[in-house]
Amino acid sequence: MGTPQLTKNQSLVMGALAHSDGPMSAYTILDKLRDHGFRAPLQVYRALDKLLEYGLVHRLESLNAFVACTCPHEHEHDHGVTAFTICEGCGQVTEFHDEAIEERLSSLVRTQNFKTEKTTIEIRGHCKSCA
Amino acid sequence: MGTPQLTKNQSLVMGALAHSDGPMSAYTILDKLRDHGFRAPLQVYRALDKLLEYGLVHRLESLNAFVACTCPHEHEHDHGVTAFTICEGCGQVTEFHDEAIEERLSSLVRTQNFKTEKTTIEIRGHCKSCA
DNA sequence: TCGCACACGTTATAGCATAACGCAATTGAT
DNA sequence: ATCAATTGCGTTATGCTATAACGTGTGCGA
Repeated sequence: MGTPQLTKNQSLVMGALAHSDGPMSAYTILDKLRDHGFRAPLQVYRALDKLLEYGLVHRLESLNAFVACTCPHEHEHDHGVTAFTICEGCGQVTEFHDEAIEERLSSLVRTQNFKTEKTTIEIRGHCKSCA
Repeated sequence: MGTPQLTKNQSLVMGALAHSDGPMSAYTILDKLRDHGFRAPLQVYRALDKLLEYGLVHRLESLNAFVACTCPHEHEHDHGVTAFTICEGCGQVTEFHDEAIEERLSSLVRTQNFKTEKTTIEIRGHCKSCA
């Protein structure tokens, strides 16, 4: 259940995200990859779906955009919750993980008898430089 | 700095959300309000902007949808972080607040010298009945 | 070699959100 | 009272985000 070999399209999308400074929308990725033969949104979305499934990419719900995962070693075992700070000034996104939050959330949710499938934590604000 | 009197459009949108079982998209709200004279998305979005500002409504980023706030007394003093469980089965959304998470997040973010403006916590999964 | 799973390509369409214009009503300072 | 600023409103048009539905090709195990 490791990460399979990426297809050509998946590699291209992954590369675009990995070399980007910040998050990119699917359509921005599409534009970057037109020279490589991309012509339609679905080519991007299909690749993104797989990359998300493999844990190589995260979706930022509050931006409708995508970032490469910055925790390259964790792709094997699906680890817990991923959280992000997102700077409204420079667009910088920082990924972080915290066991305490994870446990607290899991405990709160358990009291509802709720079964978690995916947790989104996104903090919008301004980074040190943009304050 | 309390909540001002709502305008007609704001009241209509608020009413639609308050009487709804679950979250609604802006376009769904629009359809519900056509009989009351609504004709264009902007009428809904403008009302929603104000309702969000007043804290009467929350936006669910992972659904592109909106819900009425279920903590009617807290609208005065802008309180901390709001979190949601969202059932993929029945669509039920439950709002909750937790100081521990709030403090933990605030502490983590402080180590980045990041200034928080808005925090999104959304937990997708299945509720007790839909498990 | 048949059937299945999967990636791919294309066209069309659906769903979410805002830009830009102008008008009307309200408020508040001069 | 009047002018300016603000706010809400309505309309048209447009842009951004995401998926449906169709067909093609390829690899691989039964």
